[in-house]
Amino acid sequence: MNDLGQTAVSAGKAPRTERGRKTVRKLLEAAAQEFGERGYHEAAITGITTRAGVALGTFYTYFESKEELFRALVRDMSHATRAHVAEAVRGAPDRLAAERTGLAAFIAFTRQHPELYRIIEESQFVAEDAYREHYLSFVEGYRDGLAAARARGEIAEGPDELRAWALIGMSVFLGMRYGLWRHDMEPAEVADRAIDLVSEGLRKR
Amino acid sequence: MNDLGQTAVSAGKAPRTERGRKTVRKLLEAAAQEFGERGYHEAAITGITTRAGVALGTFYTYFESKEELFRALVRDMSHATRAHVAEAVRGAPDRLAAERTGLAAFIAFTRQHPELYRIIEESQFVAEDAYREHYLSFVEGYRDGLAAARARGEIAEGPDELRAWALIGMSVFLGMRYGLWRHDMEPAEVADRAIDLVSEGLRKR
DNA sequence: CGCAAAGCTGAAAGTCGGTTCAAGTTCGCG
DNA sequence: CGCGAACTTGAACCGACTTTCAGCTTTGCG
Repeated sequence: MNDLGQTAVSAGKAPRTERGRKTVRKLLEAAAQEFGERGYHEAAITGITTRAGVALGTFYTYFESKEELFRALVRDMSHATRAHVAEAVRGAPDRLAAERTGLAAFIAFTRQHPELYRIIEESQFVAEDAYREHYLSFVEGYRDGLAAARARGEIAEGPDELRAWALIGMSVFLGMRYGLWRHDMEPAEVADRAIDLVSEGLRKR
Repeated sequence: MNDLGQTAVSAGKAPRTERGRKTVRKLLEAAAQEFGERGYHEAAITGITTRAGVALGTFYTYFESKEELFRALVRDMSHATRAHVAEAVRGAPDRLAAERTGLAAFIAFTRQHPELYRIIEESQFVAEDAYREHYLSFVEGYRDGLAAARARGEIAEGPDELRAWALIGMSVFLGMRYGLWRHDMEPAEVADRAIDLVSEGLRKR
């Protein structure tokens, strides 16, 4: 959450001074809060500028519009989420271990950053292309990971991309239920049980 | 989609004549279209009344507000979705067969009624309680079905509710990808492959 | 029929919040 | 310093959309 801002500012509106960069950072953080708490439509530019401690007009020095800012935020948060999971997975001994730590990290992340989860999901109805972009990127990486593991003989044969969608859907809903709605089970335990389902299967043996 | 309207009309505003009931039905169908195509915030009451072929004021004869109507629609559609899947699953020989036909039915349903999918998902950001209600009901039924199958020895031991969330999440995302976004695989085939993952597991044997 | 209740109409009120802009302030370089 | 560029300010504009309401039409029952 410290790297907001690379992709964020509209072309031709980037700040030139340190003061400007600081203001942009304040605006982005305020916007993440405002959008996360109130949702896109309830969120008001004045709410953002008030939180940031700047005047209304300052917003338009750096952003074209409310929607453009929102899109920038979605991009940043998509990146942050994927980076966080990738970091957690790094160094896992095998694919099933990676699934487990990745899922635990994802659930813990939504717990710590609920506003992030909300902004990404709401983008489905505000900036659908950004939403698709997010999941297409996620699936791409996931699919490649599965394909590699399959090639190494770590997991059973099967359709990589469809599996990726299935596993991501599972993760998102477990994140919502156990990360956002109720904290009645630890992320690691949720991940253990879910990955047990996915690795061993429902069929009785 | 023919049973819109039971829960839909606000207390004290129910129509008393046949003419009134017909108008309510027209409004509900128009609203499902308008909300489905444009989303809650873009949707306009005038859009709904125009589609329904009635005057603006007529809307307020039967509904308190835009949001009340939306909630009613979510309730109806939640019910319709669950009823459709339950119907498809009825008579399945065992749990894994039920999983398969249920998932195929769900994906086919989102394909045929994309507006329904959208309205339910958008309710997360417009009427969160209705959204939770929807998935809590879904999980409840699912969990009980899994518990019964487990008791009958049809599937392996495991946590019913968490499994229900995982499987529903999977279904929703597969519905989005293969029912809404691209129709490059038949619902039955998607279901076959996904249920194969879930029943056999990722682990190599 | 006749007449009360139910239903319908659409102009207008009221509100709200995104966006603009002209004027003022601060910054940083020569 | 001094001056132009960068930055900040907030009142005002603006369009859009929900909701209201007083008057008119239709319905259905005795």
